[in-house]
Amino acid sequence: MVSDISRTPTPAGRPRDPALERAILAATVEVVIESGFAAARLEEIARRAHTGKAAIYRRWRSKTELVIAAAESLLAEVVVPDEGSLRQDLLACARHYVSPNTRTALMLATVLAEATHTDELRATALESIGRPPTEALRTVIQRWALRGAVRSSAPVELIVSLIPAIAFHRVLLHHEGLNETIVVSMVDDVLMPALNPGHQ
Amino acid sequence: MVSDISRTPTPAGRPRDPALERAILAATVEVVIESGFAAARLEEIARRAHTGKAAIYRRWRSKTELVIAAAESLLAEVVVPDEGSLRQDLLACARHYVSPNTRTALMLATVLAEATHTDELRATALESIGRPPTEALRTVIQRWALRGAVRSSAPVELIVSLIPAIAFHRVLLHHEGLNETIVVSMVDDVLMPALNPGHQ
Amino acid sequence: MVSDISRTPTPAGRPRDPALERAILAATVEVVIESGFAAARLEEIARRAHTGKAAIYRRWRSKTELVIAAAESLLAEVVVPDEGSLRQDLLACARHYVSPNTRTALMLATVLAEATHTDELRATALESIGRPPTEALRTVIQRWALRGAVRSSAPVELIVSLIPAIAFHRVLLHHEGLNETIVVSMVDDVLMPALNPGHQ
Amino acid sequence: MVSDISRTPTPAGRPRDPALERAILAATVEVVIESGFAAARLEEIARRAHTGKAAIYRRWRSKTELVIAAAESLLAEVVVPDEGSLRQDLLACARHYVSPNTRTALMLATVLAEATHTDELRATALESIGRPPTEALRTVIQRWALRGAVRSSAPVELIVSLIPAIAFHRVLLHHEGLNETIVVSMVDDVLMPALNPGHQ
DNA sequence: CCTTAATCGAGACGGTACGTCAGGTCTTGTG
DNA sequence: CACAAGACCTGACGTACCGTCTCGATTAAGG
Repeated sequence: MVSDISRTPTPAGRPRDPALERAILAATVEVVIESGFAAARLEEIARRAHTGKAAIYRRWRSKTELVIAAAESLLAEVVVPDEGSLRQDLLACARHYVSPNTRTALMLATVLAEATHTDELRATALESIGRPPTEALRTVIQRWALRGAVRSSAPVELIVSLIPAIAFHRVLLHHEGLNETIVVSMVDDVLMPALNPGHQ
Repeated sequence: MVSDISRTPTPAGRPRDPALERAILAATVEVVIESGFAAARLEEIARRAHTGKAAIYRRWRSKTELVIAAAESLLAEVVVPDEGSLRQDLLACARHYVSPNTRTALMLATVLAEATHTDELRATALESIGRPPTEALRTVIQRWALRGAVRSSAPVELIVSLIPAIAFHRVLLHHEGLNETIVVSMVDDVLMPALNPGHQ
Repeated sequence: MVSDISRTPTPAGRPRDPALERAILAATVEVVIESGFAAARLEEIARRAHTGKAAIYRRWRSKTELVIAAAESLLAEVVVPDEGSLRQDLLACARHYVSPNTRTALMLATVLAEATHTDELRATALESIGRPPTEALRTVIQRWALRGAVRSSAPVELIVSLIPAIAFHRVLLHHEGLNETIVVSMVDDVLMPALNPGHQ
Repeated sequence: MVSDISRTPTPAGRPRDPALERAILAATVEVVIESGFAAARLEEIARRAHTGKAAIYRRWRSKTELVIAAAESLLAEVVVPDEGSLRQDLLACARHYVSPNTRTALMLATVLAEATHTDELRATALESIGRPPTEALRTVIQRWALRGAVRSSAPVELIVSLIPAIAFHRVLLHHEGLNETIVVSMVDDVLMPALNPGHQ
């Protein structure tokens, strides 16, 4: 008798098209960035993904969940940098918010705003969108604290939230993501002094 | 003959009920905070204000404009503090964002998020909601810079945006406004070191 | 104090447009005759009535009820004839089924077929569409029975149903309503012999 | 060499399951009678036949054609009776419409109603469902006309359509097929007097 | 025995209509 | 004129179903 290693014995019926999933998410990002959450039309998303509404609702339960999933799909893999100095590591983390084309930040801000009033979705959005890059910052700071580069009384949690806060703030109010100038200024003029005032 | 200098000579017909205006704005704040922008229903707002949709549209041209007006109605008068020290003035400005009950911040965040995709409204919202408290901070810092309490190379614009950024960030992600602890920590651990690293 | 005779004290709000009701019913008749029940589209009906679906659903709870109402609107007032002879009265009754333009009969047949499987609607349709003209025939025959022109053993109920049966049969199978030739033949060759075989 | 006269030389691949065809038709009859044409769901039919939609569409091109095929499958073989008297033959023909359980008549009426608005299908349905039993009646009457039992001026076509007309009428309006009492009354009180008024 | 080709059940697919609902406008009667 | 009520049109929502397509598995027939 052969060893049966199949855990999931192939579900019956035609399998879902994985390319379709990607096409829908890509179309969602496009349309939401163009129009915002409320004005984004599912028919338009479906049209651009060359599919129908049914295929969308087979995968996500509502427009809101679809948009959150689309935002998640934009998130780059977060890596904890280790570049030799606290400053270099902070710069690396902050550059995560320098969106390739502002699109990502705008999308994320839209999602966060929409999710604000649906607790369940807000938790999801927070977990998948908000947490990871914050976690990298926190890890970096704690690592350098052990190495003595951070004063012990520094309010790490508050400092960790400064970068994402500035990023979302700029996107919501000015439709601009962070740029290299701001990143450097944030690190050199705000984060470093806050973490270790002595070494300005 | 009495002197009648009024340029707009009392329009004919029944005058508008001024109490109704306030009732509508109050109902709008309630409903938007409960449900968010998209899920807020004009019928529900009208119902709670004991009026009809027509009375609303006689005053504002769209749901979006109504909501922005409701947000503006929440804003406290911004005063530029002058309390004797840079630190005291910064604390006073930051306390503007300690919402009486978080409601204000949540309302403002909702409006900003909604306005994100309507350029005209975004400008209005930015001007009436975002600018004034920022202006107070900017004024305070510039005043103390003249008095030598701020290093000349400090990135004032960036620092000025830190407080509102943190405030909106907390509201969007955690549904919490600033509190006294955070305000103090922001001023003492972030703003003061950034403005004048030598005197922590 | 004035006498208050108003039973229904004018409902609040804008009253429904009675012309719209007629326009919707007329459009429904048109579309159903062209396309049949299943292929009739509410959007198309709304378009031809220069209105929207909401105005339709405000008046009727479903497509089926709308179509039945449209069929009822086609029914001519049924009058019981009294023309001096049994034969003349039968002819007059039968001519009720000579549809002005076949449209009526086709519409009625469509409705009956659709209503067949919804008991509640079938009862309604039967009552409003099927009963009245049958009742006229029954009245006529009973009146002439009292005058001795009908043999006592004639199966009145069966004979009464022959005319509508033939009418619906022709419409369903041949898309034709009754015509004068058939009406005369039915009366002279079928009904009269069945009612009173002696007098050919 | 064996003589192979089969024009269709056994198609390659797995042959169709003949039992499945019957199961699908039976399920179709069930569901259509329960729900009517419009509300009959192909998924439900497939489920009751323990198969899938594909197996249905491999055999019939549309729901309408399937339902017509199901109706045809209900039709009893029509035989032209020859029982020794006009009356006996008419009774035999009429009894074709005494459905075993009303189901057949209801099914046929549903099909005819549905086919009403699809000319091609109406022709098919008319040919396969409506024609045969009518043909038997026509044959019987013509045979007895030659034997002198039918007056020459009798409107044979009209009389021939009376039985099916009554049958469909009763089914559409009352959900009842013909019964023995009605059959006898139709023959004795309507058909016989119409065909030969002298001999009631 | 193994390839071939069509079947089978299951279910995803694109499309389209359903019936609902909300935004913003218009129309009543009343004050 | 303002006001409350509610009908109006428009258009998106999320659901359901038709008819097609695709999957893995099954089932003869032919080499």
